[in-house]
Amino acid sequence: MYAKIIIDITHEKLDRTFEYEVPKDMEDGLAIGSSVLVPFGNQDRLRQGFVVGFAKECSFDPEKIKAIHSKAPKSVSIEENLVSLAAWMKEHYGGTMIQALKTVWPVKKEERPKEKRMIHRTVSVEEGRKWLSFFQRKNQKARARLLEVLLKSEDVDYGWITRKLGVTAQVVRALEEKKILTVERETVFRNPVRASGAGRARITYTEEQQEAIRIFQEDYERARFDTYLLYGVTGSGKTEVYMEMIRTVVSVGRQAIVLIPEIALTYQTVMRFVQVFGNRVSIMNSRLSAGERYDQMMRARSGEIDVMIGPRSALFTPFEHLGLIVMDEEHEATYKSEQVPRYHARETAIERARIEGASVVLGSATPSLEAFAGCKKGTYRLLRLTKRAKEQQMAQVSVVDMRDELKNGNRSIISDALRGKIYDRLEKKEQIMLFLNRRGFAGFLSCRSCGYVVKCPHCDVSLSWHKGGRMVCHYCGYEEKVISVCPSCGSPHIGAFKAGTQQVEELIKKEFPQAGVLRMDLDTTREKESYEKILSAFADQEADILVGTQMIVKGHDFPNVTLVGVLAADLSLYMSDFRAAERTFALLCQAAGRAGRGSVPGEAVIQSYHPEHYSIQTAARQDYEAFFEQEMKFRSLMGYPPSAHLMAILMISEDEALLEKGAYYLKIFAKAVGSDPKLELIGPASPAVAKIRDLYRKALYLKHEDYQVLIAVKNKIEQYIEINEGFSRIRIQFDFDPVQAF
DNA sequence: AGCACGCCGACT
DNA sequence: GTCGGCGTGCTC
Repeated sequence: MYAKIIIDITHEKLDRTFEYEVPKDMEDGLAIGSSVLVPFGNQDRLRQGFVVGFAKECSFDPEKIKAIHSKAPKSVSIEENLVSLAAWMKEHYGGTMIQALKTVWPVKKEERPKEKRMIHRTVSVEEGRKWLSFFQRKNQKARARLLEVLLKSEDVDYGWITRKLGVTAQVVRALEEKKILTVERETVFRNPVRASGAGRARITYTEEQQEAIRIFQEDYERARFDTYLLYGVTGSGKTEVYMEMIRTVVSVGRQAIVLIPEIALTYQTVMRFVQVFGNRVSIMNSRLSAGERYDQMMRARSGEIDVMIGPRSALFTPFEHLGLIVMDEEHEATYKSEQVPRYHARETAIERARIEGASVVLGSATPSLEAFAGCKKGTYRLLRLTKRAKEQQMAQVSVVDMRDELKNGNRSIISDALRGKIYDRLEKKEQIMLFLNRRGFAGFLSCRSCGYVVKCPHCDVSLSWHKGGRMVCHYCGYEEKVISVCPSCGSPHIGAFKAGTQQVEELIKKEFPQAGVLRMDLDTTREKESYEKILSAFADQEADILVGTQMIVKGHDFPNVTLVGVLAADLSLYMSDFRAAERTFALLCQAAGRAGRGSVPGEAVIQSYHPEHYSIQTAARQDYEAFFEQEMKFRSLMGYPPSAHLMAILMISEDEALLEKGAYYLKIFAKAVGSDPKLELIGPASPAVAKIRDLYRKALYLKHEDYQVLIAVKNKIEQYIEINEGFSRIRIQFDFDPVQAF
């Protein structure tokens, strides 16, 4: 018996399996995913590796085949299904197999189990009393104190004794030696969720919720495991629908994973699940310790929990009978990994579900183009929630043309209309959120008079302003000189657009001295838990106005907020990224969705220099489908995802000249292997950040409607750079259908 | 990655 | 003469 093993060294040249003989006595103990120690190299140095396959015969010179040394101590083997998923990820997103394996199995080693120690009284009450008076006589206060407690109850928590009773370990040991007590150790799983008992408040579902649940349940009963898009407006009660679906799955002995953007993983969110599923819920996030994380994996594997809630990485929870993956806010950019393999949790969830025979539910108020296009194509099933659950009205949205403000002599960042409404709400003691869209701050050039934005003539994304008076396209590398006069209207008011939350805060404080103002952005939330603190202060109405970046528009209901102001809607619209319009639309809808979550109807004001842009117009009407139609036209015209697929090749090197040469040759090579006339090559271009920590970066883009064609090119390039010595000092990463522009 | 092999310059 | 520089190749 031979095993195919991946050695734990991340290097392209070692990114293949090596064959080892399985010793007879190990045959039963090994499985796909097992972690083993194998002799490797001339020195037979022991290296860790993962078993990814078995074979009766070997395909390598039998003389040279070595035997597996042992199972790796303190290691945990990967579920076989996750090994298959890793192989799929390697193929679809590039990188080495070991990188993919480590992604699906982030547990590094076995962690020391946590022990719960209990002190157990072994003597009778009478005998205990004798000892007690003995200790009191001898003035041994600590011993007496401990024994007194033990006489009241036979078992006492060790931690409580040492912490609360002020009894040291020595005292406990002394009594243990006198055979008055024993210390009992029990290993327990660390549990990050402080669960209170399960119980279900009677929920009445809206007709739409019932319908969505019914469709899911009927399919599930017929063992039809599909991918669904739950497209529900803000406040339409998606979470209740998820829970009902999860209940369906759990009731037949299967488990569910709930993916949420990390920022939304709050105490409140978890509690909603705990109220329904009690202590069979756990969470996963980056703030957990290694031990806590390890224990959650083990609890999932041992069947102790049914529901795992967490960000992207929770997708790899090793459930034995995974039945459902829920992906809330599926449009969020955080679902795309920025590390190799640069996987998208949506596609990967669908693949894992396919392997395990499970269903996937994607949920969003502003679905990604990918998800909605999938519904149109018929690959996903669309479930709609068009009404708010508590019958609140959607916010009234108005758009203010900031070019008119300039004409009327208002050079402030706040329009007259918004100012008036702020005064009104302050008077009524209602709360206000001011949202400054700061994404894509890199700086595009726009005209304050007519709204004209300088764009790349080839890529239809805005050009980024670079120091040194040049404007550059981050996709194709096109450059032109900075202009000082607007080519559209001749106005000299053209310049790089910038504004910060801090300036806005100061301005607001000056204009509305009577108002309490809170600011929330990267600067004010750097501290631990400051995020929660600011939000709860605002929820407790300690301030009238909350100024912040996109982080204030995600989640969290503030019933008293009746006005939301979007100060500069355009900021994200013209970042050099083909997803800019989509992101703007989603942000504006979310911002508008923050207003009027209580009994009073809400209002939103969107300030823009480009109010006629379809993403602003459709967001103001909260008309997703109109937006989708428009945006899809743009995507298919330009060959951007989801209409076609885009493969970015990121090249990184410390040697700029070498990088340039490498990029040039790689483009020629890509052109040659992808002789397909439909394959489009763009670049090489310098990314927005062309140099990070002394490493230069260049990017090449390939477009094709067939993902498989791009994968084939990727595989050829991987082979090419492995053979070609010139690329030994250039790191190459692939990014399929990128979410964040480089 | 990490180590051995191997082929050229400056040293005890 | 030898010691050691790191370019090249291999690892089941």
